[in-house]
Amino acid sequence: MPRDHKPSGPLDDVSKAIIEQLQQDGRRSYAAIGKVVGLSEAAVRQRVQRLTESGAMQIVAVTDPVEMGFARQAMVGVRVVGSIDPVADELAAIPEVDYVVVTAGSYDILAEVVCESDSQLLELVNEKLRTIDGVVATEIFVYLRLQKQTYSWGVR
Amino acid sequence: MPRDHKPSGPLDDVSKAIIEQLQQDGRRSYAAIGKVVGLSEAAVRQRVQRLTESGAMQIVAVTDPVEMGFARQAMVGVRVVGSIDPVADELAAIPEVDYVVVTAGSYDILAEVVCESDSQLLELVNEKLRTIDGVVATEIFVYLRLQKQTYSWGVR
DNA sequence: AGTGAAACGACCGTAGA
DNA sequence: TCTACGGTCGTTTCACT
Repeated sequence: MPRDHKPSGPLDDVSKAIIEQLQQDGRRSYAAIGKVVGLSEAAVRQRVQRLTESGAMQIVAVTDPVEMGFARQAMVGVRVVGSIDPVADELAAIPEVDYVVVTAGSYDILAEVVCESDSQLLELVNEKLRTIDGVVATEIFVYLRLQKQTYSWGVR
Repeated sequence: MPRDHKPSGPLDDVSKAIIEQLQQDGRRSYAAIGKVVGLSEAAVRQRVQRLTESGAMQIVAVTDPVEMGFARQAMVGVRVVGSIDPVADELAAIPEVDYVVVTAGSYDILAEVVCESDSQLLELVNEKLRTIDGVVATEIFVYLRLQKQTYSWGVR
C-alpha cells in the first residue's frame, strides 16, 4: 500500500494547527477547529480534504494490540544477501507484519510483527520470514512493554 | 503518556466490525457504520465511546513525517546497565522520540526518533540519548525507506 | 482560497424496553 | 445494552469575493 504523494509544498502554520487539533481528536468538528485556528468551517474542511488527498495526513482508528487479542509483538531485524527490495516487498505482504522499514546499519530491514502468542510468533519467523529468498539472518526483539507511542511530531 | 487501560474484556464481532470501519475512515458517520454492522446510530456511538474511553481504540490524525518537515527517521537500539525503567522514562520524555519499547534481546530498549536532518539526528543521539544515566551503548538504524505502515491488524 | 447562508444530515441527551 | 425520538449543532452546497 504505497502512499500517493502528490507534490504539495511545505505546510503553513494554519495547516499545522489544524493537524495538531486532529492529532488530539480525529473527530473534532471542522467548526470547532475553525474557531481555534481562525478560519471558517468550509475553509478548514477544504484544507483537511487537501491534506488527506495529498497523503500528508490521514484520520484513522488506531487500536491497542493487546485489547484486540494480539498479546505478543516483536521487532525483527533482518539481514539480506543480494537485493533488498524484493525481500521488503515479501515482508510487507505478510498480514502479521505491520511495519517494514529499509535501514542502514547492522540490519538491512526492520519489521514489526503482531501475533497472538509466542508460538505464533515463532512459527511466523521460522516459516514465513526466514524462508524468504535472500534472508540470511534474523534477530527477534520481543516486546516486554510498550512505553510510548505518539502520533504527534514536535508538539507536546 | 501511559494508556488508561480499564479492564474491558475481549471484543465481540460487532465492535471489531466497527473498528474496521473506522480504520478505513476515522470520520465515517455513526449512522453509516450502523447500517454496515446492523446497529442503530446511538448504539454505535455508545460503543465507540466505550472503546475510546477504555483505551482499546483512538481516532487520530497520523501524518507523513516527510511532509511535516521531518525528513530523517531512525530506530535506535539502546543497551542499558542497571534498571531499565528510568532510562525508558527519560527516553519517552524526549519530544523527538515518538516510540519507545522495552525489549528482550541484544538491546534493552528500541526507540524511534524523528528529526529534521542528519545533523539533528546525530546531535540528538550524542547529547540527549547517550548522556542518559545507565545507557552504555546505542546503535542507529537510519531509515532509508518506509515500506509499510498499517494501523489495521489482521485485516486486509 | 476564502466567506456566508440555507437545506440537509449527523450527533447528543433522555426515556423506555 | 439496545431502540426511539426531538432538539441542537455540524456539514454540505452554492453563489459571491
